[in-house]
Amino acid sequence: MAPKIEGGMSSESGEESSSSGGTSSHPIPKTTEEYRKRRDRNNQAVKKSRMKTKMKTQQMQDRVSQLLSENEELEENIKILNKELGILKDLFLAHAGNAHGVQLNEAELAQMLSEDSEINEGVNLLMSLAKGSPPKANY
Amino acid sequence: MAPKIEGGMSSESGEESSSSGGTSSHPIPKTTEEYRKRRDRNNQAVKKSRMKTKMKTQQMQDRVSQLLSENEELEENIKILNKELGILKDLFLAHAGNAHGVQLNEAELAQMLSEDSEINEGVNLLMSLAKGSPPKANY
DNA sequence: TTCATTGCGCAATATA
DNA sequence: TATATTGCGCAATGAA
Repeated sequence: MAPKIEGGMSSESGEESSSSGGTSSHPIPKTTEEYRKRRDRNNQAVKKSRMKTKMKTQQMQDRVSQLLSENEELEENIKILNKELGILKDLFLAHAGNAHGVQLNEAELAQMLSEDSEINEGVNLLMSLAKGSPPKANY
Repeated sequence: MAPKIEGGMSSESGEESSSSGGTSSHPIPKTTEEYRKRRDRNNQAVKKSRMKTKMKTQQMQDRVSQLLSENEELEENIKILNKELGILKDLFLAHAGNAHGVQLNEAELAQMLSEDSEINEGVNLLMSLAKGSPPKANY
């Protein structure tokens, strides 16, 4: 974009740039077929460009909808996973927690995971479970 | 939008609708201050409307970014939860699976969940775990 | 009628 | 130089 000098000036009779001979040089006549050709081609380009913009906007709209669905689904899955974890916890406590000694030391767990660090959160959770602590943060 | 009769016709000298008295009735003069007032107000409205559109587009763009982040985070959490489940499974199998009899009948599990049906997926998973079946679908 | 939207063309200018 | 974008005004039309 640019500051420009005067918007479309649309109708009005006045000046036309020059008229034909192109006295100055730039303004380009305005009655020439060359002028019309240029204009027509530009109008075409404008139309095309705007079409493109519209398409993009539409697609973006669709993308938003799509992402919203995906999000919902993911949250749904998380809910289920959390429930599963809760159940396992109960089973865990009811089974080993009371009956016999729960031989779960951190070393034992530490071995089970020789991978990345994020999983440590899982370990912590497990430790709490084994000790009968409260649920703890569940994503 | 509408079919219209002739685009902006912009410059050109020709007709102006009428001229002043408004011989016909509709076309409205074009040199009147009334005309200009109307035009100016419309131009203002147009500018405003386009601004609005632009804002919306921008916000939509932001929304997409936001949703993408959220999605990533959710997938991340799911990954963690799945790992936790995996660990619990191992603990489960190593602890009760071999040592003594695994007294986990479906009735027992069924009681632990008197809630919605989605959780049944969790139950199924648990049953497979208790029986030492393969991991099964993990969201 | 007033304001809001929208298709369209013009011209300036950004890109290529 | 040719096409692509963009700001802007006009007029038709939609909405209030």
